[in-house]
Amino acid sequence: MKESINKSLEIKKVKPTAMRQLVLDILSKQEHAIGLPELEAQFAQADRTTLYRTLKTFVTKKVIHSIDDGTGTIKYAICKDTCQCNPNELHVHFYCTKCEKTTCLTDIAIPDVPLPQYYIAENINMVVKGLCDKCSKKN
Amino acid sequence: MKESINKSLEIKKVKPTAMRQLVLDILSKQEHAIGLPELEAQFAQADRTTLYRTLKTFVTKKVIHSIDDGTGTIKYAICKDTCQCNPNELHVHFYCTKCEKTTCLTDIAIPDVPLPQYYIAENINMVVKGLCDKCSKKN
DNA sequence: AAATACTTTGCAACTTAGTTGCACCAATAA
DNA sequence: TTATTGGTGCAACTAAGTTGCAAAGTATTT
Ligand SMILES: [Mn+2]
Ligand SMILES: [Mn+2]
Ligand SMILES: [Zn+2]
Ligand SMILES: [Zn+2]
Repeated sequence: MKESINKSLEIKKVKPTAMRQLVLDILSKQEHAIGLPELEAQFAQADRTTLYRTLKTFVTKKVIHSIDDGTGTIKYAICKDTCQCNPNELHVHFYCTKCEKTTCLTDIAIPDVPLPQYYIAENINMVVKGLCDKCSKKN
Repeated sequence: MKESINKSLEIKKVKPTAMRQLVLDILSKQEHAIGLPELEAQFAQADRTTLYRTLKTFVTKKVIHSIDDGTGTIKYAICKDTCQCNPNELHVHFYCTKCEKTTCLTDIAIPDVPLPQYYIAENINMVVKGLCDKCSKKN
């Protein structure tokens, strides 16, 4: 709803323009992560650039996080209000090769990996590919 | 050297054409994973399509593995002769945001993640972004 | 050896996602 | 009100990847 969307934007210090409210509203209703092309498709008429820049702003301000699922199109999904996208609070993502949906496994934290000496981690992307629960049952 | 390259191709059952030998030779000399555009640049004159299809064949036949490092260009690196690219034998990759190189951390296995019920893992991509050993020291 | 089938290669054309420059508009501060 | 700042929309572009198709090369059969 409108209220919680404005609250999210306020928390993350993003000016709540009409466009941004709309985009965030759509994103918040998604069951799966979506990409710019899919987002664009949800509008009867909207400019790709504006949506592109809205997503970019959202990512910078940590309203949403981006997911590189290996399909060639970056996906996006909402962050929790408390999320700061630090390496230690990141979760695993899942890409289903059958239904081609990308899911946030919000409950599964990315495990800590030991890096070789002098390597410094700033961010981690972990995507498991395979069959999602719905698709694995349909066999 | 030529010998080991032909051996690799033989092991993975790929017909050793001149083009494939050349590509594999270049790939085997790389310190970091490279993408199609970079591979193309290493040839004075070569057709992108052929290189593209060579890489595709190599990935299918597990001569090389692909790495989605989040830059928008898929990177490729050689697999061990014994590699079957099963989820349990995959390693972590590292992308340095400073030198922009993608490295195989071959010694660091991707940790096993517990998936929610009915999810089936076929493949995993884990990329850590940050500063590599060389770049972190140069500060 | 010649004919046939199959595979690989090269060219051109195309798709798609992402990105940039620039002008215009809206909100806000001076 | 005017100046400044930030957001939006359009058009044009880049870069990576991908496809169809024909030519060239390789292997197999007759
Ligand atoms: Mn997520
Ligand atoms: Mn690797
Ligand atoms: Zn699925
Ligand atoms: Zn580096």
